[in-house]
Amino acid sequence: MGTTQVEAVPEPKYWHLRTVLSEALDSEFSVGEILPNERELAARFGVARATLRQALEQLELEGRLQRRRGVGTTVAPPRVGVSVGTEQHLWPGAPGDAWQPSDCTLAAPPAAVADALGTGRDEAVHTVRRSRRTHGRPVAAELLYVPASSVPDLSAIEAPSGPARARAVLRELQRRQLQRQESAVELGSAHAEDAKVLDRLPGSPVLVVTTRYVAGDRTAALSVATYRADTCRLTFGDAGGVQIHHDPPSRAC
Amino acid sequence: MGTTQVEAVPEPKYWHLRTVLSEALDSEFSVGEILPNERELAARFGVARATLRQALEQLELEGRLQRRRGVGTTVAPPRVGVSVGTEQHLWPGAPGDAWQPSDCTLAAPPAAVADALGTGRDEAVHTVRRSRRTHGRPVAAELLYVPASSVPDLSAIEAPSGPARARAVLRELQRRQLQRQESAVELGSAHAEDAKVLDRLPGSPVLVVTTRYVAGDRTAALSVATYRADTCRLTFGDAGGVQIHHDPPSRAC
DNA sequence: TAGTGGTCTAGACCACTCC
DNA sequence: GAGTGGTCTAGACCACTAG
Repeated sequence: MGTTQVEAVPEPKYWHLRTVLSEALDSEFSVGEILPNERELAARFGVARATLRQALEQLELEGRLQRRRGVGTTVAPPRVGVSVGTEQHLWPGAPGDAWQPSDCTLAAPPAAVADALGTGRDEAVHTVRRSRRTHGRPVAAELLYVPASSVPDLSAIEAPSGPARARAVLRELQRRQLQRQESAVELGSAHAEDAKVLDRLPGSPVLVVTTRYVAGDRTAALSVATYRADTCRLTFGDAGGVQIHHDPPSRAC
Repeated sequence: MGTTQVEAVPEPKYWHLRTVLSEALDSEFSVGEILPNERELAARFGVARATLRQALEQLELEGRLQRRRGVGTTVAPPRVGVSVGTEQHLWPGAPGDAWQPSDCTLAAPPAAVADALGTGRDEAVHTVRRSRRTHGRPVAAELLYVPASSVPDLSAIEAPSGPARARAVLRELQRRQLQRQESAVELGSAHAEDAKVLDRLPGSPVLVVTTRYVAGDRTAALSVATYRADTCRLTFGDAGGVQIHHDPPSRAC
């Protein structure tokens, strides 16, 4: 027939919409600007609100938009690079690290953590809570598990819990020789507690960084840190500068 | 009044459902097993299919489930750890690296890449496509940008494009001294091409790893690799062993 | 109190896989 | 062709923010 190739695999509407909106964001909006509300946008593009929302979700996932209930949808600033692994390995809590200890308890950790630490499943470990902010915004929440054997000289008299205790545990950690550290990054979703600290809704995507600190050939500490996936770019080996990743040219539709 | 605390902040249904399903996966299903279909599950839990799907989406994001159109929903195996950054820095294509070159072209890169490379926006660079598989499954697709100046001795006569050309570019790269490399990890969504290679739908979540290879104080190559976020755990400093991250105990509801 | 995004419903049809 | 997950609709109501 005379018709030219007709879009063999039709793009879903929400995907097309994502592309259109993405281009509009590049050319017609500036950071911080408020978009029209969802009902308005849906009407303007002639789609159901649910479909529009699917497109917005994608863009939020990619860090292009920020949505806040009761407020509106705004254009997000570029992701901030947060340094996660540096060349020289340091204990958590070393001078100059970016974390703020907020609490410390002594309790049996989740089974998976106990296994990774090589402690018994009912053995109590110090659990330090810390959080991290950048440009005044919360970017990460951490649980740091430190077996009692890693901080043998920790005074039992000092504050039994709370921030002071957390600092004491971190202080004691510095006295040991750090052999090496290993990290892993994976995608997760924020649980209620993390979500609260990160100022997001539960279920929002986070990058989970698990770090094993090795000393004396044993796992001396284990950190599980969750970073907001929408606003963060995790840098290893200090790559603060690299700033790629806006879509390469996509086919028209 | 006499009523006990009534769930001050009611959990969304889909979130509750996620928790229930997650626990069921732990206790009643084994890897690879097929779940009942969505209509069935929705009916069983007394919710609309869309709500159930929201819960499944979460679990898929967390790497617990795998859904395939026309087939069904299966219990996913644990994420595979893929080594991304090692202690000793090596050029891409060094002996033993996990990537399979598939193509190479010479063209002007996206503007953002040109800027990061410090080349002119219209200057052509070698663009090597590579892919990476683990246990027979595709896990990542990469675009590697190599400015002509980084491979000065590259013979113009050899295959002008295709896998042979890609290997030639990588081979030439090895001759230079690698100073250091810097990586960044962020969340993205798969474009059509990547989605195809990764055997996923467009828009599915990916971990984008941007690596800058520095030689002679200049960016000698730039790699943009997209990993399937559902099946991969990226390891730095070789942390193959760490395997945490199943939800900590969550509050009942 | 008005306006926003977040949740949820009950349907419909489509694209894909496998028999 | 039967059965699966993927897309889409047109509504409703809720939770939150801010004037």
